[in-house]
Amino acid sequence: MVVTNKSGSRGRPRRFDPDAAVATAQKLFHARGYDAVSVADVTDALGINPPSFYAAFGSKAGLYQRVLDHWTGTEAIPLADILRPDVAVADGLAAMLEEAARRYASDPAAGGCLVLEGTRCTDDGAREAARALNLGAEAFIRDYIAARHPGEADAVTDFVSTTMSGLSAKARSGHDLPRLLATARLAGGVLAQALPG
Amino acid sequence: MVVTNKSGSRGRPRRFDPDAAVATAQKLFHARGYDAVSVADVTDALGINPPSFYAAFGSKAGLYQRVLDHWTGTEAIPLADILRPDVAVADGLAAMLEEAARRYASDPAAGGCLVLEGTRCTDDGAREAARALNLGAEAFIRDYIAARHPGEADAVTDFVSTTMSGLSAKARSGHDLPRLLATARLAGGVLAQALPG
DNA sequence: ATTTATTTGTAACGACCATTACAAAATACC
DNA sequence: GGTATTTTGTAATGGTCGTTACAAATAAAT
Repeated sequence: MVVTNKSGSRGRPRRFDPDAAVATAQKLFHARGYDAVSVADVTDALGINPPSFYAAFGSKAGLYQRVLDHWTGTEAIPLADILRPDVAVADGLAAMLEEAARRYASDPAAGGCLVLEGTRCTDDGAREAARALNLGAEAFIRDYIAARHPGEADAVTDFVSTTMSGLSAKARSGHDLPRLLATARLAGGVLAQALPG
Repeated sequence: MVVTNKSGSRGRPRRFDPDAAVATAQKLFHARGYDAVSVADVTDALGINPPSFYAAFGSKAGLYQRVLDHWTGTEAIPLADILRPDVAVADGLAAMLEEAARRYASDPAAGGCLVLEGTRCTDDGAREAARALNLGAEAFIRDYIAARHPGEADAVTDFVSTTMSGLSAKARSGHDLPRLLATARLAGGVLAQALPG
């Protein structure tokens, strides 16, 4: 039994695993960006034909939405684990920046953050989906800062999110782990200065 | 005499001014990015037809090259004026970051840096042209730092260029002047610390 | 006035895009 | 076995992309 039907469904069985397809698509989107990946690229990589693709995912943006969902559960930076109440806010944010540097440089074939790069694509639906995810992460960061430094929360959130956007851009343009890490640590120095205590 | 011929040339006179066309194209590219601007968009904006466009500029990438050339002479950040030998390196770099924030937010319709955003397009030729321009600017910054802080030149150049990439991305995603300026000033704060003296 | 050179407008080119019509194939249910 | 249901492969859809062939139009040079 190599291929299994979706339980309780009649008809011809599908010859590919949608979850594996999402993982494959995630690699493509991460490596080349949403705009530069065509539906033909995806169907070729999966060894399927367009009708199978559209039956499973509805549209290219629909697949991207599922990629984003899968990504939050697997490769997203675990903010809740890093921004802990038992470490100084500046230390937590610095750790987050360093973790971002590590992840953005981890796959030389990819480069940068899937979500941050997705916020720059030309498709309205895909862009807003990535944007929403990013806004949620920024809100989490802002709340974390505001709990102990309410007066600095907005400005410091802007600073760290700007730095992460820059790190993602530089990762995509070829900066390797040591360079990204050094940049993240310099940025981290701002935080100890802006958030005393 | 409304339209003048290029001096010394025979034939039908062209009905548009190439320099004005470059300025119009610059606005389009800056506002929407290279990929999102089609040749049809440009010819429509100029009121000309494709053959006139290709006779004047050769290709879409050729027009972009001329836009970049025009940009360096007009709207590019005047690094040589800001990174002066008579101010502390940290102060010069901080002023550069603030100037970047101002320029990236100056045109709400546009957003971000024409060159930095150009380094992210999907056309190979256009991307490499923007990249080359950006690499030149980074080399200038690196030389400026290295003259007085050779040991920190590479890392600090990476930091400021990463910050500028982040500022450009955030400008494009809606951050206004006060937010960008506050971020630039936070980033500038680390320079005095990293470059003592 | 004829020739030569250049730009014009019209109308296409082939390539690629995301997406789908349609009928044959393959399974589960009765 | 017959039927309902779902996915398959083939082949297209209309649209947009950057780019160009071609001939009429318009100017300068002879």
